[in-house]
Amino acid sequence: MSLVKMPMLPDHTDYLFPPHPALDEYGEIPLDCVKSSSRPVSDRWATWSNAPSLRMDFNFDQSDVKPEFEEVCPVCGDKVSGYHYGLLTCESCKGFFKRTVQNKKVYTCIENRNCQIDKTQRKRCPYCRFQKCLKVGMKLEAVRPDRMRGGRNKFGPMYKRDRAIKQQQRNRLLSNARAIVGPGNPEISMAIKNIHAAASRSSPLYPPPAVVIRDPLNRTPPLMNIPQPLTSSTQVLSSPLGYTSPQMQPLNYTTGSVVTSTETSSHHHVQTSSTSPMLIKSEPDHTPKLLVELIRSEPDQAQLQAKVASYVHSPLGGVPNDLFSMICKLADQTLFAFVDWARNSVFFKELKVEDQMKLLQSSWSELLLLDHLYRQVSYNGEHILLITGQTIDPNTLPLREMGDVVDQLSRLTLRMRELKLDYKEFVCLKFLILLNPADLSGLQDKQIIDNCQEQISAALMDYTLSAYPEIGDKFNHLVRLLPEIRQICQRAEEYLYYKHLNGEVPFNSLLMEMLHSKRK
DNA sequence: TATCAAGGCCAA
DNA sequence: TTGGCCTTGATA
Repeated sequence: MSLVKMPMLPDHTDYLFPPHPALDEYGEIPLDCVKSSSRPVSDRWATWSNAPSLRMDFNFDQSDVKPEFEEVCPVCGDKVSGYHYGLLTCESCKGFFKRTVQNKKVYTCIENRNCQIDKTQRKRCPYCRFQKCLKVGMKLEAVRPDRMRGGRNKFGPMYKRDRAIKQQQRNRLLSNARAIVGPGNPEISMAIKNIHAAASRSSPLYPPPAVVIRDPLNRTPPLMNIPQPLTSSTQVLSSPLGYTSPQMQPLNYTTGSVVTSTETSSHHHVQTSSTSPMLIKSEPDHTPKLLVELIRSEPDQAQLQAKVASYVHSPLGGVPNDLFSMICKLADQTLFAFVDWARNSVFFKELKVEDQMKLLQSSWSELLLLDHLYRQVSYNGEHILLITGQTIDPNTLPLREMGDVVDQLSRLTLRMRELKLDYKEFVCLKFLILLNPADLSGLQDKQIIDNCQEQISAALMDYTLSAYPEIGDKFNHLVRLLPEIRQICQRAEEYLYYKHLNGEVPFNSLLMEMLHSKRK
């Protein structure tokens, strides 16, 4: 929120509106500035946004290539109406910017000058809105001092170049996408199938898994030999444990409770005690059959770890130039694995493809976060354990820019530990997040999904009551974690989107597709 | 002459 | 004050 003052200002407003430094000697914006300041959204998203109900239908018919006006305003996310004051913005932000500059308005933020600006909240803090206008690259010089109407200004050539750049990017992404999934297939399921096919062919999306070597002590899960320690130009990751391969620790998706299986499937890892060798026990009586089914759908954590780690380390994964980029890459690869998991999961695989996509688009970030949190619960160390098995110092996380999110995450992890969240409960929560029809309109199998939710909730309740009678009302405590996870994810997505608008997020990723799919 | 990015207008 | 729609006029 902000207070708005409108004092009469002297005409030397440079301290308020400093000249924009981006103009070159020809009065145009150099290409590199165009790239950094006026690239509002992924062109691939613009390409796919024409899909009737799905954002990821992988239908790359050339007719789907939409003009850049399908993009969203980099200030507030509203629909773009054209180039205004240097870049594509919505009509509302255009008017706001014009009024602010023309009338030399001075705003004050009564918060911390970091108010969130989106379509619904853009009116709340004009100070932060104007700052964001400047930050994304709106040009003060494009507001005419003489208020002359009509005509073109000196930015005309810049707009033209920007259009050309966007068209180039669109064409390149189009051909990349075609290379991945093939042309003209409108079915999501086919697209995902193709992704798996690409994976099995060791495509860049899914490189060959890392070499797996057995632990001589026969511990489980297997240790993985990763070619390079996971580092970035700014961060070096460390392992807190004294294994022979300090960069990689086996993921241990369990807490103290026993996770069991009735079969020797590799679908999940088996945890017995901290020292015992792999041991498969029969199902204890208090595990509902439904829960056993859910656990059967779980991915093999060792393979998942190997896939993600090997991609990040492989040349195909590129060299992340900072910790943030690396985390994005990890999230991106984990997302691929989650799509794989979901498609083969009980309940979910029976749903219509359109519903599957809606559910995944709605839940992807919460699934990532729950996975992350449970890893921290299991790890129980001072550092943060990544999916690759490596650890990082939480103080080095770029999330610090998101205010108290790190604290929120720590508190949530602590609560989960106090609640003794175990593997089975974690799996239930994953399904409750995935099969959550809340806020989703147009689901074809909503009744089925509702029913799944009820069944899973009932199974979780049964399990917590019988396995943890000493923890009163554990079920409700666990379910109450979900809105908190969702709230953190909303903030994280906003932050990611902001970074994306600044060109700091790797382009052309599933992560970005998921992010964009939620914003319309 | 069509385009489109400026400024203007005005109901909410 | 906002934001959608209208008018203007230089440029391609």
